[in-house]
Amino acid sequence: MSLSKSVLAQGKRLLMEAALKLNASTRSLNALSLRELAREAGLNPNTFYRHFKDFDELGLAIIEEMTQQIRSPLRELRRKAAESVVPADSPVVTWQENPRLNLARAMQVNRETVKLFFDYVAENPNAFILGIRELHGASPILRRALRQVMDDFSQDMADDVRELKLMPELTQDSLYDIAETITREMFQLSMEYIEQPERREQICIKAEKMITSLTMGSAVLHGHGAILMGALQTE
Amino acid sequence: MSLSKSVLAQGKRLLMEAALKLNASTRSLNALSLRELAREAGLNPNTFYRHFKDFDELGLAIIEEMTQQIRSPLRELRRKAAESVVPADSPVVTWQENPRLNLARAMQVNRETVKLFFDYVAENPNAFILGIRELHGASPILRRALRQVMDDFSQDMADDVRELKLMPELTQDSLYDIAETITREMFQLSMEYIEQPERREQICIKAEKMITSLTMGSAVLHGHGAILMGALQTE
DNA sequence: TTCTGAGGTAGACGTTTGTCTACCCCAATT
DNA sequence: AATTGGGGTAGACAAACGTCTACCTCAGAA
Repeated sequence: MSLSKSVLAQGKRLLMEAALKLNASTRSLNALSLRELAREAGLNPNTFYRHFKDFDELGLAIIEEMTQQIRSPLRELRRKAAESVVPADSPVVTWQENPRLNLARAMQVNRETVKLFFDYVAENPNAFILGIRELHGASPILRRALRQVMDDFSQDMADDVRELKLMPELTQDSLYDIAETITREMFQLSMEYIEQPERREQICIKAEKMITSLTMGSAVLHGHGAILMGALQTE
Repeated sequence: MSLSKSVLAQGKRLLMEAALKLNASTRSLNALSLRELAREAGLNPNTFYRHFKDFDELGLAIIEEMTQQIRSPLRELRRKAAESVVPADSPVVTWQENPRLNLARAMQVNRETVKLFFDYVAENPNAFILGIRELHGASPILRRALRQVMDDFSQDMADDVRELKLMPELTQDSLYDIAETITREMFQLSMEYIEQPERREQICIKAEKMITSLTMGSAVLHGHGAILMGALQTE
């Protein structure tokens, strides 16, 4: 919810927080009036100009902060989840050798990452509301910025999956495509997660299933069906 | 692009078209001013009140019209695509009996439906921009309405898949979950389709792959992996 | 010590806004 | 032939708006 207590000028942070709050509760960013924002922040309207040229600049500042806060924690989590099943110092076991172990590991990372992501969403709802809202909003600048953020997330995910060997080998492009779809879906679902607290567990499960189906389907399409079947039928 | 030339009062239609246009090109619905809208429509500001209580009502009217226009054509298309591979009067062949034929038919329907959907998007960009924008917008009323629209689409899709036997048997819930994900993704992708004309073919292909992976993965998870493997390895 | 510039405020301006009341037109009922 | 009411306009109003210039404060560089 609150932005990092960094070296930002106080007024600047107040404005960013006010924007997050108003965006979540009433109007989208580009529908905010400068005076309304200043009122919410408890500042003089003119103070806005001291820090931002226009609302796009404000939006960019918020997006940048939020991105820095969530990006690396997510990566770390994937690593931790992967290690919790197979410690990093244990010998590498390929998918061919032990599909069942690898599948279990992948699904564990899947489950834990989804959980953490949604936890983060629940803790920072306003940030996600803003992100998702402006991803499809009226400002081309913010749209572009948010698409870049999602592309980065996707790239991170693809890199981690490759590095941690969470899937049988795919082409780089296919892997990235899947990561892109998952990222899009997770952001989309985060809106439902925020809005429907009573369905949260269900949404979590749906997300996991979606990811599992998508990745398994892609594996089958790329000729790794036999490995998967092996992993599944022994259960 | 243009709304149906129905029995709507002229002014009402002008206002709806103006809203579509402004929403797509400059500001989101809730950021529109009444006077700005009237100006664009070439009408007196007060005319708005003759037809709508507020902007939500306007939005609902647009959404309703658009939904009626696209919903049944999409269903018809699925049927046509299914028939083009296996005519309706030919004997039913189960997935068990001929997985390869059924898979080919499913992928054909997939390909053609995706294509038609994106064609429709390209012809009515403003409607989709409004829909996607307001699905995540500031108005809870419009958000709810659009989620309902998407749920209906998903239900249609699930019904058609079942009726046309486009997938091996799944539970009703699983089928619906997949349809939901696909619907969400297709709407999401339609924005990219509109904004990046040079990547349209690529987006089409990605969408097809996404759908294929998702459905296949789900089939595998539900114990139909063997059937799929059979269909794939003979190719 | 003086100076400077970043951060914040005050007041005023011309515009634009939402909404009100009143009036108009004309096709369809009665 | 008279009446009604849906669709549209005109003008006016206070309120809210973006933005300008001017002024204040105070920490840190000179």
